[in-house]
Parts: sequence; structure tokens; C-alpha cells
Amino acid sequence: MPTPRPGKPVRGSATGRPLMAALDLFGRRWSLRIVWELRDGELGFRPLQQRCDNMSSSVLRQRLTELLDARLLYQLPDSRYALTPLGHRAYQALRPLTRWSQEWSEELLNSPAEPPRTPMPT
Amino acid sequence: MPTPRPGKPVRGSATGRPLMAALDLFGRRWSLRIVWELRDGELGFRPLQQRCDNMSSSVLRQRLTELLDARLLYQLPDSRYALTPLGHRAYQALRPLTRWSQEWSEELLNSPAEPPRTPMPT
DNA sequence: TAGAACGATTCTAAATCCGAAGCATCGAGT
DNA sequence: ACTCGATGCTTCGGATTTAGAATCGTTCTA
Repeated sequence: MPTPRPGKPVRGSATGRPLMAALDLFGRRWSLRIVWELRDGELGFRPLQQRCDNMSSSVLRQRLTELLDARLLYQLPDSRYALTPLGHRAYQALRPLTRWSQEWSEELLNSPAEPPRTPMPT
Repeated sequence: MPTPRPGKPVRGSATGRPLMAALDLFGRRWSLRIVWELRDGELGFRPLQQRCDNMSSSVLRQRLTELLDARLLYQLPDSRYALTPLGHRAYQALRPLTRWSQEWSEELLNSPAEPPRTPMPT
């Protein structure tokens, strides 16, 4: 499964539009989380794994490879992983999601039950 | 596989922090894409499927159920799917990603080859 | 009234992910 | 020198998720 890159067609999109490549990259499990966890500081393999709720090491390695490949990460001489400038900007692009998730949380608290399948205007 | 919701522990996170729930929700394949494709207009099942590069209908249905459940979508009386206000804000939270993906694309064009495993400061 | 488009479900196979185990290396401590 | 714990991975079998095709019943249109 190749690392998605803009320009080439990616899984689920023949166009190769950058956004589609990005959605593919970040649609893989733990991708978003890994970028998130590296937001303020380099981490080695195992520490990173721990921060990611002890995700399986095999998948972690795979994601790291992909993210290295996509130039969101680079590896320090001591083998720790860190965000590249590009990776940092990706993290920043993800930040609004934090705010949103709070709204989401609040809104679900106000209506934890069944969905109104119909009107829902506004 | 339950729909992730803030407050309850989700896959890969015992805390139930809203962000982690969001990362779980959007970490599922096609989730991001579906929200994206509904950004400016309601779509029925099949039209939506087509826009998503003919993703498999079984998975589409699954994702739709989850997104309905999470209140990002609702269904019109004619059964088309649309973003709720919350879903719309989610889409907006995702927009910076578009800009980022362009930068990404450009940067990869300048260095399509092997990664410099070491220094990479700045 | 025949055909097309639709929403949705079911089934099987393939891809992906998980989790545990193992291995080699390194530095700290004795 | 020698154990010990931590680290960076790798491998492998089994579980979960996704893909893909086929199908069903309904509605809409010609």
C-alpha cells in the first residue's frame, strides 16, 4: 500500500488532487494521532507508542514509514521522530478540529438520544 | 464497532476526550471524504457514492450510519443526506487542510527523492 | 408497463489492524 | 565483565475492517 502523495492517483481517487492524497494519508488509522502527539516535541518509538494508547508496534512502524515518506516527519540522529516544518503546518491545519470537537461534545450532551431524521433546518 | 462519541472511551483512547473521539471518527476510511463531498449540497446515496469514487456501498452505509449517529449528518424526508450545522462546522474545521495539502504538493515537487534522515533543522 | 435510478442489504474475499513474542543494541549499575 | 531495563524495531497468527459484486423492492419516467 503506497504512501499517498499528491500528483499521483491515490486510493479512492483517480485525480491525484493534493487534498485527496491528504485525505487518504490522514484517513489511515492513527495517522492524525501521531502527528498530534508529536506536536510539541520529538519522541522515540516506544514513548510515542505509549502516548498513542499503546497502539500496536507493527502499525506504528508502518504509519511512521508513510509519514517519513510523505515528509511530515524526519528522524533525528538519535532515531527519535519529529515533525518537519511541513508536518508542523499539518498539525496547525488540524487544530481547528480540536475546537470543533469541543462543540461536538457539548452538542451531544444536549441531545444524547435519538436523531430527528427529518426537519433539522438552521 | 460503536460510533465514537466524546465522553465515552473510544478505540485507542481510554480518556474519552472529545478530540480523541473525533480522531477516531475521522480516522475511519472515507469519513473525511464524505463530509467533504457534502460540503455544498445534499446528496442521495448513489450520487454520493459516485462522488466518492464509487466506494463500496456497504462501507458507505456504515459510514453514513456513524455520521448520522454522531450528528454530523441528517437525512431529509426524501432520504438525501446533508450536513447538520455541526457537520458544517466540522467541514470548516477541515478546510485548512486544503490549503496545507497544496503546500505539501509543492514541497514534494521540489524534492521528490530520498529523505535526509538527519539534520533537517529550521 | 417496461426500464432506469435509487436506497439499502447481503455475502465473500481481500486488505488492514491488532497483540504478543522475539531479537539486537545500548547505557547504567554492581 | 555482567546483568538489567529500556529501546527500536520485526515477525506472525488471528481478529477486524474494507472492498466488491450481486440482489431486492420501490419510485420515477418514458
